Amino acid sequence: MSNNENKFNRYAAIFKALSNPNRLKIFFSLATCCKPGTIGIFEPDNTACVGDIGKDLDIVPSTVSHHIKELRQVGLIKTQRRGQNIECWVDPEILDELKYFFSF
Amino acid sequence: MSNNENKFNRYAAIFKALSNPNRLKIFFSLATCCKPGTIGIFEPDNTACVGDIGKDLDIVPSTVSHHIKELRQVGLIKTQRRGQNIECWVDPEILDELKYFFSF
DNA sequence: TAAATAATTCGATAGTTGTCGAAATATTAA
DNA sequence: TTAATATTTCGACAACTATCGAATTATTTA
Repeated sequence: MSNNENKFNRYAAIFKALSNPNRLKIFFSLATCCKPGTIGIFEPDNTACVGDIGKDLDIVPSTVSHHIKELRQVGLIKTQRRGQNIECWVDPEILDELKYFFSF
Repeated sequence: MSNNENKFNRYAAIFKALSNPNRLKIFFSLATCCKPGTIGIFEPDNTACVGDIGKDLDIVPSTVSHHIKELRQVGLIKTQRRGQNIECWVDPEILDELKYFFSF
């Protein structure tokens, strides 16, 4: 597979991750609740947990978890466990890449 | 439906249109073969016809037509008939919108 | 250790998508 | 008008997706 082929497949996968309204909302929430690159703040204790995200969107935790996984697999967000919660944040580098992608 | 709901659905639809590698290639070809907003040049006679796009991608004309339609329906490209061919070009306004979308 | 809380994995299912080939439509050329 | 070329529409089908609920795993608290 050529480099270009790789590039198109990679970006197509990124856009697929953003092609579901609920997933796009999750991404947007994480990106706007705080400066990209820092951990999402949904709660006073400084964590964005799966349960809270689901409450906003009216979908069950297992579905939220699925969406988080898809966003993570294409590199749009990063996650790390902190106790019982999974902290999520947006990778600032990929935001730059995406802006650049649309700069013809 | 709230304004925000509309916004997420609209952008999700745009990203869905870009989530297929072949469709992304079509969009990219049109956006880079010439200045966005002007008609795509694939041939000396100044037209980007469905058949030529398909030849590059190894998919049949009916499939190319389907992809063009999806790109048009979400506003990523514009089309107009010129004789037997359908001319395609990228809407420059939506490129700005997309760049802005990723500017947090 | 046992109970509680948070998240993930698994299995199922209805709905959607990408692709093709055949048929139909639109336009131009003979 | 007939033939040729370009595109679209239609019908079909295999593959994929979003979502749920149940079961499982990880972590903290009592």
